[in-house]
Amino acid sequence: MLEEQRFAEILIRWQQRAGRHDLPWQQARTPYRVWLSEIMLQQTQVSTVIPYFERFIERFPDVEALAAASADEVLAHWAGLGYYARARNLHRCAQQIVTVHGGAFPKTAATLAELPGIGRSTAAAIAAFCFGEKSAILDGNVKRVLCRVFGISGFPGSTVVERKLWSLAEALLPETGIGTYTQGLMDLGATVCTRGKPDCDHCPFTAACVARREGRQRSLPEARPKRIIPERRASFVLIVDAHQRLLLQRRPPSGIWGGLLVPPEGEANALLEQLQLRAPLRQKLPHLLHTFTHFRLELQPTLCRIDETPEIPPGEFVWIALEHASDAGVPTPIRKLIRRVASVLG
DNA sequence: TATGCGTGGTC
DNA sequence: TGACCAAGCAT
Repeated sequence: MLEEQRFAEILIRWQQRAGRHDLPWQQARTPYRVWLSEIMLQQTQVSTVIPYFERFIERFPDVEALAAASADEVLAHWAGLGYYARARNLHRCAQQIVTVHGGAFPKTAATLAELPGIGRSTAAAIAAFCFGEKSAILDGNVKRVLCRVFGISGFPGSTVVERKLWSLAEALLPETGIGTYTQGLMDLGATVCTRGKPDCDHCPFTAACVARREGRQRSLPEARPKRIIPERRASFVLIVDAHQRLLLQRRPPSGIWGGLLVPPEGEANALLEQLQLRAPLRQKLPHLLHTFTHFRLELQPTLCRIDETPEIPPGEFVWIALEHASDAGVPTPIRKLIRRVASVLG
């Protein structure tokens, strides 16, 4: 069994030699940049995050700018990244840091974890990178590395295994070099100890790794128990007026696509009646299938063209020029839908 | 404590 | 090509 202290020594040396040092958020390791990147990287891969991170920093260069922005604009810059509660919590967190903490991030993991959107692992990452605190992270990369190197069985998302992993992660922490160590854990998981084809020949733990020794790289960490994901259908009504404007509706703050703009959901007749609109030209568009983590959704779009330029009371509904609608903070499948409408209307 | 919450990549 | 999953958190 690999000694706990040796683990950190080996990892830190590897990180200095072979880790990543040129990611955008590594350039100036301010708490703001580290925090923003950590939130974006939750359940999201580096290559996806980079362009979003750059645009965010450009538009909201510091926590004050982010706190002062409207929720709409924050969501619009997030649209496409998914898990939109992260964006709402990000905004709330920025406001709390400005109003409660005077614009400076708290300096301990325990205090950071009290802020919205910052859980145990994210708090530890910020505290380690920015303030040198000896605190353990446990994300998907770390779980995979630990499960393999120490040969830990069971689904790592289960309560029992997760508790074991947290205590192991705590026990492995080094006395010095916590930032390099933490980045090393992430980098090893992301670049060497990958899910599909781990590059064991270039792994610093190749001699000590239990999974490697027993040929279990493919079966560790163990997969989530199978779940049947339900299918749902939803109708969306795409109403376009004489000025080529599309009607969008703000989703309620919680639930799927919370807070984002989406064409009204429901049956076309009922909606047109509710809005007191007449749509002589209607056209069912091809269905669009979208798979979420937890269900599959069949979107059934109906295009309704209206001649009037109606007065819709301001509030949850907005008219947006069709050509700009896909940039207005809409989720990805809706963006596809809007593109399709635009091409139908030529 | 188990479940809801997006999207894009990988095989 | 469908199944699975990636720098998790909130409730």
